[in-house]
Amino acid sequence: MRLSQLFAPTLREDPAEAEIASHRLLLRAAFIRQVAAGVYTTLPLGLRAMRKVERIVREEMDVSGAQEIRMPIVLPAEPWKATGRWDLYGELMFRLTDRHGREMLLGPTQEEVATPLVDAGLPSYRDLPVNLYQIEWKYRDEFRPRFGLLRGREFLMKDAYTFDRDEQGMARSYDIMLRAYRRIFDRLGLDYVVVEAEPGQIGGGVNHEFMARADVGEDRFVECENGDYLADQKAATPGRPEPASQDGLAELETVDTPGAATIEEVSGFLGRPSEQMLKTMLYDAGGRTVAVLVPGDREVEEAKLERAFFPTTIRRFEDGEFASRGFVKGFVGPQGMGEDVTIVADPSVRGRADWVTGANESDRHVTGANTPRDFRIDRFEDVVALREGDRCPVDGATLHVGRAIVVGHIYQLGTIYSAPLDARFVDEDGEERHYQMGSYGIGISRILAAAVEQFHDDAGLRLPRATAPFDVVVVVANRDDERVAAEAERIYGELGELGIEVVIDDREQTAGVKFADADLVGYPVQVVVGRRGVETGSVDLKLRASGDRSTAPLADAAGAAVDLLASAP
RNA sequence: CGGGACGUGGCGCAGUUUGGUAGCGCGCAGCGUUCGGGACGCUGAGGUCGCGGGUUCAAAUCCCGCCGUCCCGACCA
Repeated sequence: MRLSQLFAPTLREDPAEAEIASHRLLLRAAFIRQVAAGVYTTLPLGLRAMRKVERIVREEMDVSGAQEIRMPIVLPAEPWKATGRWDLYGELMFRLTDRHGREMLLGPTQEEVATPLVDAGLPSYRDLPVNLYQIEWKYRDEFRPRFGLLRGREFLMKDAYTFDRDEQGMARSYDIMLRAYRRIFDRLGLDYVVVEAEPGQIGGGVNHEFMARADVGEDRFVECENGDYLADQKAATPGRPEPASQDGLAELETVDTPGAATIEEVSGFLGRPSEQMLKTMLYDAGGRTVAVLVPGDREVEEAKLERAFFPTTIRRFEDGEFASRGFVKGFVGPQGMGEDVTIVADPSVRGRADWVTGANESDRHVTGANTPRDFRIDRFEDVVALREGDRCPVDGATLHVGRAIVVGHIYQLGTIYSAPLDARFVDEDGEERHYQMGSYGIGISRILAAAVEQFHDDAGLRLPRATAPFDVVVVVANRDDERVAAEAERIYGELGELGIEVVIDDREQTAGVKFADADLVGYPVQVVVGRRGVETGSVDLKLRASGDRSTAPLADAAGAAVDLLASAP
């Protein structure tokens, strides 16, 4: 490819709309251009990089027994209504109406397409398992698209769906995909972690997220300093304290705390640390009141609470609901709560006695509150939000919270789609059963952004070979010198014949512009052919990843470039 | 959706407070000089100042409405 021909309008200055590195550099290096919020055109360089990611994903899927198909983007509403996701997705779903007034949508993922497909095609257990995948654009009308390719409303995803006759089969298929994913992210050269995660809107049970470490990541994960525990922050369980001694418990006493409605205010007023307070949070679970108890210095992780009450939806009390349901906001305590309230406590509540908590009347709190003497607990559930410095549940060491970009998410779905869609096969015993399904996503376009977040510097992109759009650039440093141009063309031709993905910068630009662009786009290897070198019989080489420069004989420039490329990450 | 900021040639910005002939840098075109880290000179093209309405002798500037984009919060690959 000749840069004089390539549509690659690089930008000298940072675009005003881009803040983070991947967004900024993908725009500047002419990989993408914005069309609307969260919607981008992919330019030749960007498309080549994305194809590189696709290729790795495709290869690993294929060797894992997955078969590539292609499903439509414009979809009928009916299956989505059957699974409940027509409503569940809400405004996140792009909806449209066809000329006949039929409701349709742009696919945000395709369980509702793949499941009927297999149902109609594979009636017997003898045909299972089956694993189908596609690489196709997905549409989600995000509340707030941002960060360029990291959260677009249109994004390229590899999605796979497995169908098994039983749970063991599902787990086997899942494991095969899990290992394929590890190989994919290894080959991409990403610094990533695999964590157990919350299932989110897809639903289901066992699931893992693949997270690329990045400071700009919107997701957080927890890892033990000793490396023996990893989890999504929303799913992570901190180590638990020993149960508190039940000897010498204090008496329950009511104290005046005028105007002190928050943990902080009460703590200050009474001179007691916030961890001695028992925080009582009120929620509505399908009409029933749920009181959630956590130590005063902890926050409730509502994702955990939702999981504990799934499929009932959980909602925090609105201000007006306290009074109408007989509670005093700011002074709620679990003492004397009736059977109409479900009292859930985090296990950490076991670790302490003599709590300070609300007295259920305005401007008063109680001290010395203990269970079961003064209040009951109906259920213990892990509901606290994990935070930096918590104890590891495995070895008690310190946990750290890291930020990351979710680039892959896999789920064991069971029958949560096959049942409502009534997708069945005939099992060995002649009975019809619902498929045990799995679903497996990888954000292809997001991977490109995540890779840029991990591989860039002040000068531009520094993608590894696995994802760089080309391997080598041959820079013609003196454009008006015929010998230089001829030698550069020769080297360019030789590299091409060696199967190297090579570009020649034959543009009518000064050397400085070409060097800057070469660094910006981030070709792993730069070969610079200039007048001085041609006269002395040498070329200059630069390894983009390290910045290391070297020289090689002019006659063997191509071979030297190949050798250098082999050392490139 | 709530909170904040912005919208002026292709890109980055000034001008708006205090209304009065639309400017700078980069890029682009032509000519010349340059030619290994974003060259220089001369000449030139290019703008309904986001859109609509209003106030005014006069609006990029003041007022109202709308649209778009970005940043901070609840969802996800």
